[in-house]
Amino acid sequence: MMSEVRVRFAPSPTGSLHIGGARTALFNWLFARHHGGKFILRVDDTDLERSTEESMRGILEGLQWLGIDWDEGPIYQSQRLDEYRKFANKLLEEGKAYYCFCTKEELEEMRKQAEREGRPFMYTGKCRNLTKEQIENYLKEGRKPVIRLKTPREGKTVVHDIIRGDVEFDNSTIDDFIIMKSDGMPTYNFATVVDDYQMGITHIIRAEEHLSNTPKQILIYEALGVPLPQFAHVSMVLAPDRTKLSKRHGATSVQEFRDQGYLPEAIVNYITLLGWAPLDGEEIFDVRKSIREFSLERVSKNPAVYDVQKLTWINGHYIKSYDLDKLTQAIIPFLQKKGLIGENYDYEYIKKIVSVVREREKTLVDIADAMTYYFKEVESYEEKGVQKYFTKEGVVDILKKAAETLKNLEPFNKFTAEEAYRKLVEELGISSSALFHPTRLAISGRTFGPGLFDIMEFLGKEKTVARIERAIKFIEENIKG
RNA sequence: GGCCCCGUGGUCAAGUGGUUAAGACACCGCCCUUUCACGGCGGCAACACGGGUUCGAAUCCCGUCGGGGUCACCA
Repeated sequence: MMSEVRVRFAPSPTGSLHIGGARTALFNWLFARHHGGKFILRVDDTDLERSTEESMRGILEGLQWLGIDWDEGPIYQSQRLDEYRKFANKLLEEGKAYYCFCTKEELEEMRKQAEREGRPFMYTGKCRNLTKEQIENYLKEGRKPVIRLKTPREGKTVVHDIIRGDVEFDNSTIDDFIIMKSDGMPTYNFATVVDDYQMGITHIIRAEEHLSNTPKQILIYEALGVPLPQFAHVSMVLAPDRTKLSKRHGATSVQEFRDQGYLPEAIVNYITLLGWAPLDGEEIFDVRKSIREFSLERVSKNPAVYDVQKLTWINGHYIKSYDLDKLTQAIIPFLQKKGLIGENYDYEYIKKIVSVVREREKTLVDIADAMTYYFKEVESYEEKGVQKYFTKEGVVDILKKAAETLKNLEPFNKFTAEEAYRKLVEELGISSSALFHPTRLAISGRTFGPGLFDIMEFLGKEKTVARIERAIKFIEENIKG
């Protein structure tokens, strides 16, 4: 019989939520949901120097935006200092940990010494056997000690990892590491263990970079005499240059992707695929399927290099199938940012345009960009198109006829416009391309986009005709001959 | 450098001793179309290398090489 699954995501608020972190959160969440367990959010903010309020807000926002909700928390480590002290004191009393008064300078000296001898630095255990008097004296001097764990010098510590199998570490490579800093704060390893224990965490699912910390944590569990959780170390998400994600890799945070017009469902879909795949090999699937099928055993061991192109492709799928109102609402801020609309706007009009533009775009930014000419006059014509269509013999005459035809069209909509255009092509004895392409360039400034008659209908007769006439003028003035 | 993890096409990724080694993105070609995108069809392209074990290895073992992670009073 297995007790309730309890997992946690424990970011430290020192930066943004990048896609690697988001994936770790997601895998924890999927695991919890799959097993009907609890997903708990904890904030590892014991690093006073680097933790910021802003970073924390960003991370919580990012999770919410992705739809990763938590059942308990957020729990802040900085508010649980008494607990860590309590456990540290217990260890002290039991002789499993000890005060260390070595200064940073002394430590630095040991480090240098180690370097000179060409061996890795390990704390020598200098303060391991201080007498009561010595400790009293140091304390009286006002020296602020750290607390170190007495670790075994021999034997092995093995991590039973669900994803990686058994991983062994020689205890001789683990020194008496610090569990409480001199400022009274716990170190990461210690706080993590105390919290995970008290929160009843059953499975620790986290990034592989923590694997080498795990033996230390196991030693703490053992010293505390509390049961071990299960471990699962997920491989890292790497940047395209195969190194750890950082700012220099361009967009890596969830917020940046949001600002670039990616949908949360698409991001979730994509990062699920980074290290995991459903049984049927499908690429596009919703989170309900992931929950249904998710298992740690199927998480792959090798690091995943993320690929924006595939994310973009997936995003395109979601954009095409998204609820139209939801999509329209999502696009409005992007239109506003581009200055195409203000506080007041014609929602229905925007929605109509979105419904056709979304077919061919892959991000919200692309959609907003593709909507430009519905809100602004055409300011320039795509150079490639000008060369191809505006320099053609007879193009001015064709456009003149087109303008005339359209001007007299009543009623004016995409059906009547198309009918009129088809007829005109026949009358003129030209190919439809000879009429359609220059028209498109004239009314949109571009060589690509939605169906020509959709554009016309959205623009309305006035604008359509005016733009064609303007293009005629442009050709006469700039091309000539 | 020590320790640890990983190694299937450019990328993600099926595959767990016997397969013509899936699929997807990207790329190339063709079709559809007023354009672009979508879609359809086709193509390019991989088991890092070397030894074993085995009738038989992408799959198991060892070594080499390569990549990554970690070695703090950061998390």
